[in-house]
Amino acid sequence: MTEITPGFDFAVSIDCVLFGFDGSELKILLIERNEEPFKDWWALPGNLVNKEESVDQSAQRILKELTGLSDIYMEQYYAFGDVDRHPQGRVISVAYYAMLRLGGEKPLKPLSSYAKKAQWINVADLPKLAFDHQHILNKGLEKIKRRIKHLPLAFELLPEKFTLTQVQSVYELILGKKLDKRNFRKKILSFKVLKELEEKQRGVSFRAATLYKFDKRKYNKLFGKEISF
Amino acid sequence: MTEITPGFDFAVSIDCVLFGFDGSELKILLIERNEEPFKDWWALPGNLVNKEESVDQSAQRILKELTGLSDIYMEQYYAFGDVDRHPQGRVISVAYYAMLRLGGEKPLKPLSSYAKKAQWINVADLPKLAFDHQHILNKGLEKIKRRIKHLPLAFELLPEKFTLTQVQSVYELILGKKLDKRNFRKKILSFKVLKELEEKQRGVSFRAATLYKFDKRKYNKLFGKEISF
DNA sequence: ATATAACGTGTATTTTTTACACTAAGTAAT
DNA sequence: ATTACTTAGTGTAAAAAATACACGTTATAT
Repeated sequence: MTEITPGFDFAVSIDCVLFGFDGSELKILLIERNEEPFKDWWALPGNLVNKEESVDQSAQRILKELTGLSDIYMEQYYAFGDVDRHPQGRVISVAYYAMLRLGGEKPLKPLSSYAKKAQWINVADLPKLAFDHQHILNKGLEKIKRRIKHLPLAFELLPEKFTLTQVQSVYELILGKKLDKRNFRKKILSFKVLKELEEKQRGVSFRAATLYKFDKRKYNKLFGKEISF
Repeated sequence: MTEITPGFDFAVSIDCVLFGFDGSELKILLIERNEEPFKDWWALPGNLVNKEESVDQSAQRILKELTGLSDIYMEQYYAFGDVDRHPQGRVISVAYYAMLRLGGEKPLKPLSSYAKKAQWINVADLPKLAFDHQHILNKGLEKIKRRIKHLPLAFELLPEKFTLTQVQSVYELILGKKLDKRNFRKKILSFKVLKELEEKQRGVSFRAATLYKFDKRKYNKLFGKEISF
């Protein structure tokens, strides 16, 4: 039993894994680093926690500084703490994820010089990532796979008004497999958290699909949907 | 946007939430602290991570030092990082949980003077805990509730040979509700991870129940059992 | 007008979940 | 040995959920 007295000599960082869906592709938000180590590499948006903020607050601040995004609800999912995960010292990283709808609206503008730019990158076509970020991302993907099987949570990824086919696409992309259209619709509608709108899709070639909205009130009443005993 | 450059001035700690089942009660492993702050209080086994060990390794070491237990597989479940959670500085705590069978065999002997003693305490009868340990524990309980609904994992809590009634007790204690005996048995046996033994219970008043064993091979083939689409 | 491509729908079968109550077997006391 | 006691162990029917599967409809583009 080694008896080294440990001190206050760690750093704690946040890494954010943001999944985005643009209507057809599943993407991840990455930044291009502007600082050593791993200058010019792609990385998850992340930085060190300050002393006077909680890790939750820190996650919000860091995401904003590096990407310009604010008020994104992120959920913590794991702390990465291998000894050599950071080349410049002992840094424990707490990882958060969120799922987002993507539209033209949101400009990605790093407010800090720490990132050269922020960009949504197709999950199917990722570059090599800095640090252990590929590992962090993989664990995040596992997390959301499990998550969308529990509660129909992929709505966070969808635009305000969406078609059932889009919902199915999101599920298929995350789960990595094809689903049966009729059964999928039956199931999704059975949760009773979708409101069918009068409106139809616009600006598409071929037949336009009915649009739906997500009913938050009813949604919040759901919870659990777990194995029964 | 405050621009304070953060340094390596955090500490990282581990807290272990060990659930134990002694055949009839659900218990938690606590220590009585021998150091300030919270000297003489009950607390979860926990301490600071050393610089030359990973957080996973640290969890193993700390558990051993404070309770004498080793080679317990623990799973990380959350990092607690509020600013004021530790009165003596900025300490982020990474929490781990495990589920254990309890028998006379294991002596609880703190190897470090940090703990006066370690003791299994009934979950239904907990003392006030140091720091934010009640909160950490609550979150751990939620975790294992979800967990045993997914995979029949409560076997970690049971002795090598056990009766179906014992399995049901564990589930009832963790879930906090009564279950139907026939349906419970049907379900548990349907997982096909139990081997019925020739042997019967011994040393009980009244009719002895058949003993079962957990079949690890078959168990490892299970995984997921999630909502289907 | 026609071709195109995605939309939208129903049923039968199987599997899973739920609700529900009595007999069997072993122990302890008399 | 009889009896009283306590826990073990078992089945079925009804309801709900999951699965497998194919074609007519409709808006758009040419």
